[in-house]
Amino acid sequence: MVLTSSLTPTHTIFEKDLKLDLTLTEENYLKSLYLLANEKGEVNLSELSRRLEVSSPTANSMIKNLDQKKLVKYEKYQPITLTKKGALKAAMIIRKHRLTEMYLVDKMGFGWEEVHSIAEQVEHIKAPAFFDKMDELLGFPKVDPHGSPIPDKKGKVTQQYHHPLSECNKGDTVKLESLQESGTDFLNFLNSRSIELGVNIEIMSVEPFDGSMELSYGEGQTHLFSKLVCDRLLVSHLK
Amino acid sequence: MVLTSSLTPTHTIFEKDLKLDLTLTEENYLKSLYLLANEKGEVNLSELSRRLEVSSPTANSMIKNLDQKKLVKYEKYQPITLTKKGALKAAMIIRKHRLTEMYLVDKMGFGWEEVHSIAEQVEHIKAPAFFDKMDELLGFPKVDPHGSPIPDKKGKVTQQYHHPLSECNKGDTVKLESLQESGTDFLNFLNSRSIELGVNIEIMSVEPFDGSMELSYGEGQTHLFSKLVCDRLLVSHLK
DNA sequence: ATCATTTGTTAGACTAATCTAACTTATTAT
DNA sequence: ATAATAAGTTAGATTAGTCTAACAAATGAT
Repeated sequence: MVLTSSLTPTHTIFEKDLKLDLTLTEENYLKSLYLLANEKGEVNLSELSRRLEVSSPTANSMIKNLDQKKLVKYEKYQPITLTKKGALKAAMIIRKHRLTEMYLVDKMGFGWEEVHSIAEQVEHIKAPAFFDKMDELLGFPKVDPHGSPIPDKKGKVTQQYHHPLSECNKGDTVKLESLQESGTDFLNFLNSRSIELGVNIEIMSVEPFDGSMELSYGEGQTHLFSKLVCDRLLVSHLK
Repeated sequence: MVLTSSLTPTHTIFEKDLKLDLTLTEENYLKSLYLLANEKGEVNLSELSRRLEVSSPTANSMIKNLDQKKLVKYEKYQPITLTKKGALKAAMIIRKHRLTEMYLVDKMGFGWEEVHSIAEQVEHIKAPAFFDKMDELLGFPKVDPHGSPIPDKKGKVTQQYHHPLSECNKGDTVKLESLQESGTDFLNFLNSRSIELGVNIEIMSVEPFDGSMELSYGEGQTHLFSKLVCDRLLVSHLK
């Protein structure tokens, strides 16, 4: 299933909104707000301050600042929401992050577990031509090395709604499309089991007690995976 | 003529010196100090503050800070000098800058006039593996796209002492090795005349009045170049 | 319904990097 | 030698981003 979402379906994107230069810190707040909103729906201050590892007064004052700049909407004790302008800014940062990850893996030979911290820095570079060139050299990819969607230049995201492997049944054959999480430990775990995006997986059995699954993929051996792992593997069904 | 210079001919490089994290601003001060010292020998406060486009009190207080951190040596009213530790830090930043420029030109297809401002941002990224990978993919280049030397991982620079074209004589045939200056305007000027590094140039005549030169290169046409331009073209002699 | 916990706010302080204004020291030119 | 100019310093203010301490509001559990 493929749905398409746009940040500004009926609104014009103004040049100035794209050019407005933000500080590194402001950019990081917008990015976290965007990602948290996608993960959890509503975003409150403590969630944000926890994510960014700053105190709540710090987050509070930054949110007031972003509200003034019309990048977020905030009223005391209410959830924080990005404005269209703020969401666009955030999408562009995430675009740069994910393009960079894809470039590092595809063109420079890095492993998918190595690229996050580099992209975290590269995403703040102000040089549209640099990222446009990556995009072009990569052939305009739609997803990053972890299967997360890359927003286009207008902030539009083509979202793939994939299921967690843990929701599938015995006998199903599925294809690994994306990861719910991309922490280094998880990626190293997947590396150690030779699991990569695109691999076909057959569910040999499901343990009713703890939800762990016996999976067959690649060179035919079967391996047991915990529910915690299967929750984080997003797959499409092969009919 | 090829000379080799080392920052630490008889001293050990300590791990901690390389790891010590500096702010973006501190890095920019060290870089400017390194480059100014190479251009002019002694560096004083006003030169530094002019280069960095900050007021002299600002530069003064930052120099005191860097002195405390043992990255520069400074005493009131005296010229500023980098310590070994400071010079090493600076060399690593310049290494990252020049590797990035080379990568952008050789691997991504940018023109030599486009890469400075991107590299200016990328040089501050903290990810040794990223730059080591560029270095490897480029085949360990010794110079950047403007002919400036790339310091190695120990801060060592292989310097090529080339002559300004303006010091050559009628009848000489020389090879363009490097540029004395890499401003966008100058690079665009060279582009418009199809001059690139490595081109062979024959000096057809020298105008004694203003030092301008008639040069033949490439597809055989001759062009007149001002002394100002010839001062900035660094060449080696083809005997 | 009230008490405990979580969440959010205000006030006030600190650091890094910057500035201007006012002054001092050093250099240069006659 | 001294006056003019350039270079450098000190003092004090400002801004962005952070903190802690203390308090207030909202939420949740019995």
